[in-house]
Amino acid sequence: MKNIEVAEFFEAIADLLEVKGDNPFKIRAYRKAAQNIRSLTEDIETIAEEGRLEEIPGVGKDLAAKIVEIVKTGRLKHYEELKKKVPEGIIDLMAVPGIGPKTAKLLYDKLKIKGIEDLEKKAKAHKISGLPGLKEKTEENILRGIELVKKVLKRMSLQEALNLSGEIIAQLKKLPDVKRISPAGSLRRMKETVRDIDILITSTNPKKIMDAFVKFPIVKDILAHGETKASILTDNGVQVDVRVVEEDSYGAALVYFTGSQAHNIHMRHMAKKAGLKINEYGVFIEKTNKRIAGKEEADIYKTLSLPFIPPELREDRGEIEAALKGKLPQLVELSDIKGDIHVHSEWSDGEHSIEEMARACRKRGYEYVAITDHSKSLRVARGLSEKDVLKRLDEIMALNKTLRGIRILSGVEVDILEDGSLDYSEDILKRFDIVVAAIHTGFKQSKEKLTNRILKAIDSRFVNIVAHPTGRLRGSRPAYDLDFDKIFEAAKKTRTFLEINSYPDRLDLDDVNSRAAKESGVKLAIGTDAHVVDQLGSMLLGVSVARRAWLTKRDVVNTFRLEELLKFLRK
DNA sequence: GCCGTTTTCGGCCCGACTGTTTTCAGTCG
Repeated sequence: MKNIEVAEFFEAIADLLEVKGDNPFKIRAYRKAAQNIRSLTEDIETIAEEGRLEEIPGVGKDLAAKIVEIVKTGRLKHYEELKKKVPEGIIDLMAVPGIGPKTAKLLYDKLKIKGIEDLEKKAKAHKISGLPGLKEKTEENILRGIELVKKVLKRMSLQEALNLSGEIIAQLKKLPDVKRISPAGSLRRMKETVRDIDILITSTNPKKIMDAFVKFPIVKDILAHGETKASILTDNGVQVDVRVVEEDSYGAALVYFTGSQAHNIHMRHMAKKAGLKINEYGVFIEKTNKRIAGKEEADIYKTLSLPFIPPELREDRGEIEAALKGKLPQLVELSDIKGDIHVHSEWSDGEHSIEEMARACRKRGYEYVAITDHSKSLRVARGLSEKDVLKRLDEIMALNKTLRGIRILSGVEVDILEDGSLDYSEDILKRFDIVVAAIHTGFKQSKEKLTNRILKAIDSRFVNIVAHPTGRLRGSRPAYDLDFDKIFEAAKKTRTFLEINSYPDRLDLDDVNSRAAKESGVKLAIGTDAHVVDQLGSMLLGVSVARRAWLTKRDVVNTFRLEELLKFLRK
């Protein structure tokens, strides 16, 4: 899979062209192509081999040739030549908020600044004020920007973003002039990580709201403070942008502020072709400037003869084309989920009893819950011996007799050992209602070995689900490389499901791979991997991944009623 | 550099905020 590599080449070229002051539309062409390549569900090497590169939106003759060069040689001559023309380190300067290509170039041309350290030194020595168009204020802003780059501006997990935005929205709602309010941006699109928090408000008194907002106790620093728009930094270094519009513009502003940028550009392009103009205030007839929509999001889409497109799909990954053809999927919803299929108890490394977990699931309205404790080899997680796992089975049977309103499925998260064999014998495995298999050791094996381990597990007639298939852990462990084509094929053939693990730092499979799985005919299962009652709530995150992956209810097996699920679990 | 129910050339989304400016460029989303 060289998709990311190709995208990175094009993004790097875009950066270099920007500093050179090249045609902005050319730069955008590179960025757009890079973005589309990133979200491909197919391997770009395959597409290249089959001569279908120009079918990728934003890729024409020129970029197709460049992709072929990258795939074949791992290098790109055009990039290397360009790099020679742009001094090293100058690109790094653009990481500082407030410094764009123009300023970066100016700093290099006049002061030979390359790199952020150098920039800091020169700013502290007041060498920057006095350059054309730059004075003390800019110098201060640059120093402030450098602090930001050093400490913060890291992306937070979706869960963290949901928590923080919830708090801020609750505070904003208390302001007297706030009418409607909604999260927007990548948070509303439920991206797996979020860089900043965007909030949209309607009010007839925007200035008052902005003035109050920048005085909130969580505000550590004000980045911008205008009449209708303000940006602040919280004490944890998270940027929060708030925008206020009038009631009549709520829908248009929500579309604009939710993005993605690529989705918006695509929409505005369509509007233009239809003689319309879209901005955050509404949809206007270009000639007369008459507003024809704005109040509700659905109205904006309607002016382009489109149905409402759910925020999770707004990435310009084909959702507009699908909407035009009436082929948008009916996305799975949290309320469709009938049970959690990956839950731990105190028998292994969980903190609550089976009964406590089951009762909590019942409270969530589930019909069933699979208790999937760890198997014997995973000592760090107090994996269960054969003897203990059978004792646990007795407890589950007893509970199922007394506990009404929910069915406890006896399950296991069985280790896929380093040679691909499973951590319990078939004699044991056959006693479970549901078997979830997962890799917890030997992450550093080759792509081939890891793929074969998973294939071997899929091949077992007792394995129902492969949990967290790529093993990634946000911030500590990257996803290992797998041959997904082979895995999807085997999973489809054997009716084995792949998990969307909802644990906030996992979200594994991710949206792109989940969508590829669906397109290969594989069904998915969403599990929380909860170790305490509270973590059962992360089901929302898993559903969000599923929605971003275009999954419908039928693509997710734990939307099935108990009877149907049990039928489906027989391989 | 891409793209085409007005086009193979001439377009390419659109506006807020800031800091430096007497009317706007740069940056950001």
